[in-house]
Amino acid sequence: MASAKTAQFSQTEQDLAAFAKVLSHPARLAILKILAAQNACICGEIVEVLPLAQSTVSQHLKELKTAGLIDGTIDGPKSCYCINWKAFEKFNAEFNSLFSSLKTTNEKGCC
Amino acid sequence: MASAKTAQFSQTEQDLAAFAKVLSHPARLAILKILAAQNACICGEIVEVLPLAQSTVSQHLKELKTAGLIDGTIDGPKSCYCINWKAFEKFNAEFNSLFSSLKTTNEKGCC
DNA sequence: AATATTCATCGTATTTATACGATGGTATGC
DNA sequence: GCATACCATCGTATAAATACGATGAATATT
Repeated sequence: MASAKTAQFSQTEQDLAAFAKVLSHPARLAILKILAAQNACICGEIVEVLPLAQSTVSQHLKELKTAGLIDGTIDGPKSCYCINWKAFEKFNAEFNSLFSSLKTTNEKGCC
Repeated sequence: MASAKTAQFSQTEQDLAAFAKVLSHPARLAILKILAAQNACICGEIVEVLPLAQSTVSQHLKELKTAGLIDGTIDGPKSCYCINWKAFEKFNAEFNSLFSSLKTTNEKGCC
């Protein structure tokens, strides 16, 4: 049955969990770093750097794109990817909100 | 073969990905909220609130504990869990570091 | 001592994630 | 037109995550 119970949690929790899942693989973190550092963000360049097959990298790119974290534009036979900074800022803010809300709700501690 | 290639990435990327994975399930986010809000953090109380079986909740608690995000102390027949705020702050800082480093490495953008 | 309560662990079923090769589609170059 | 380069998608195999019931260990209660 796996994670069929996911739907029974709040929308905020689901959204944050989904975003965390995108960041939960080192390859996707590496891709984000590459995209942030370079201005030319061709898929082929990422494939050369990462220890993964082209199809696997393409799959990770798709997940990042589905999550809205990156944009992809077709540039002739090549594909150019770049970080969607607007979405990125939104997620960054949501994470900070999570952390700060956890901290503020805690008063005395227990253990 | 799944994620056997994980070991070929940097330690930092692996650590951050592992932490993100802990946060990538709504049940674990909900547990963290409960632990932050309450001072009494008995496993049974969490089970009552969440739409999950006791064994499943215990499993999520174990993962949070393995990640170092929470501490658990045996209190008679009951178990008391609470957030490890020191580890929590560390992870919070690492996330902020990730976000800010991505932002600073980006200069012109491309797309 | 016997029973009940609380929870961790084990075993297992199911879903999801990861990874690759193969294929096909699109545009470029000859 | 034909070959080449680039990349997305498909199909598939394997690993990991999720969830639950059952069991057992430890303490508390009667």
